[in-house]
Amino acid sequence: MGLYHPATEDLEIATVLHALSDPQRLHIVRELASAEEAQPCGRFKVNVSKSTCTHHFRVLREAGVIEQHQLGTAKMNTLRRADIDARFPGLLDAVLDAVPA
Amino acid sequence: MGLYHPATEDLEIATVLHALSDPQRLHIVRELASAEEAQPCGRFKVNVSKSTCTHHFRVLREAGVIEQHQLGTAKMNTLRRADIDARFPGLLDAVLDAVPA
DNA sequence: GCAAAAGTTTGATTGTCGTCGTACAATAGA
DNA sequence: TCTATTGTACGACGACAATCAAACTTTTGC
Repeated sequence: MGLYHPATEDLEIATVLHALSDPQRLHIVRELASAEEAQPCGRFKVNVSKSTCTHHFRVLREAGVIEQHQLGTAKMNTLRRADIDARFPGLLDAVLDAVPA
Repeated sequence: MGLYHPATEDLEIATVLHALSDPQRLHIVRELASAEEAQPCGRFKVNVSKSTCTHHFRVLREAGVIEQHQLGTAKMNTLRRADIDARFPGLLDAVLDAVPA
C-alpha cells in the first residue's frame, strides 16, 4: 500500500501549523530544509526513540509538510517546499527564518 | 494583578505556531487582524461557550499573539502585529493570507 | 540462507487540549 | 441599590498527543 500524501490544494493551514508546532518536528524540518537531497529518517539526531520518530515523520507527511518514499530498507524524506510555498506563500520561509533565540 | 504578556524577544516559534493551530483561535486572529481598534472578547462570533472562549484568549495572550487590557467590564484585545513581525518576519502575513480553500 | 540495518506496529502510559456547565466577580447604568 | 453585562475560576470529562519498549517486517549484503 502507498503512503498517504495530501494533494497540494488540500493542505490545511491549521494542520500544517500544528505539525510545525512541535520542537522535534521543527528540528527535522530545519534539517531537511538545509539538505540538498532526500534524507533517511535515521539521519536526524533527534533524541527520541525510533517509534516516536516514526510517529513524528507520519505527522509531517500526513500534514503535507514532507514527502516520503521507500528506498531499500530506508525511508527517504524531502521537504514539500514548492507545494507549501504554492499553498501558503511565505509561511515556510518565515518559520525557517525563526531561528531559536 | 496584571495579565501576563511575554516580551517580544521571548516569543517562541513553537508556542506561537501552536497558538495559531486551532481553528477557533485562527478565526479570532483573522478578525482581529481586520479590525481597526481593540475588540472585546464578546465581539467574536465563535461557536463555543464563554469559558472555552476565555481559554482561547488566554492561550493567544500567553503565546504573545494578542494583547489584552481591561476596560470596564470588557477585556479589549489587539493583535501584537508589530511584535510578531519583529520577531518572526513574514509569519503573520503568511498565516493571514492562508485563506481557507 | 543468515544476519544486520532501517523502520513499523502494537500496547501502554502519561500528559495536554478543547470543551462544557455552574458558580463567581467586577463594573456600568438605571 | 439593583440588575444587566462581561468575562473568570473551578472542576470535570473525553479526545488526542508524545513517549517508550518489545516484537515484527522487509530488504540488503555476505
